[in-house]
Amino acid sequence: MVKVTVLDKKDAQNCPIRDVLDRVGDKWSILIFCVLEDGAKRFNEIKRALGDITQRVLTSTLRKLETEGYLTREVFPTSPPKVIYELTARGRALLGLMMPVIEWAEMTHAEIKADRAQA
Amino acid sequence: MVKVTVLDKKDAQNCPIRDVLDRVGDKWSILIFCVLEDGAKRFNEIKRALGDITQRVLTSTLRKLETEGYLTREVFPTSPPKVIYELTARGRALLGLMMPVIEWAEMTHAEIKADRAQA
DNA sequence: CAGTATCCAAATTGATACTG
DNA sequence: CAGTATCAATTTGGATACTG
Repeated sequence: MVKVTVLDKKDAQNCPIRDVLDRVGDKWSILIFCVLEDGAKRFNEIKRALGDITQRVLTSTLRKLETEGYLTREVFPTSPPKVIYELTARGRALLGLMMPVIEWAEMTHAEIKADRAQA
Repeated sequence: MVKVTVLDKKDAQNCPIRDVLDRVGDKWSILIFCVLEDGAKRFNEIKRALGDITQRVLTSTLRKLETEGYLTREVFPTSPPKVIYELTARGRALLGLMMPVIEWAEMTHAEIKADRAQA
């Protein structure tokens, strides 16, 4: 029984649900978590796995997730450059909690599409 | 180990994660789920609980959630009109799965804010 | 009370070209 | 390879006024 605390515009950062979930509720974050599930990956590996994300958007999403402490970014100053991204304990914790939701989405997907068609 | 299926633009609806989660990943949906957690509520009750949402946005979000089968809308043709919204089994299922995530967000909130400050 | 109707601002995402 | 820099389009959300 979670209390939906404070929801005034000025206080959005004081509502944990808004402050935490809004930042991983964009179009790509959870997908990136899934891609990194089984270990660190390079920038272009992630990009290819996602298929249609642009470089600009991937870069800024990764930076945001790094700032929030969900993943680390390690640069190897070689030529050509190499950068790897890896989930932190916090990132793995959140992904672990999201996993049942993701699995439920996969299960319920067909049913939901059917409902939409009706309306 | 969830497979991040198909991520081409045209096929976004074939990726359950995108197709299901994107639609409850907006600014208000999960919050509305929380408000309706302990039973049906009227339009303005929900509005007051959320504090700063506008009528237009609340209406359209509720309509979307209804179309997706997460809640029902029941109209009482009285004067003044009365409309109540209530979570469906599907809505309760999703909220149940999101609950651990929400609780984790509440727990981790302070820590995350601290990390942000560093960066 | 529970909406619609307009209009508008801001945030998000995308396309494309360029670089150390 | 892993980005930046611009520019443009789209989407989302908000302000305000009006109505059965």
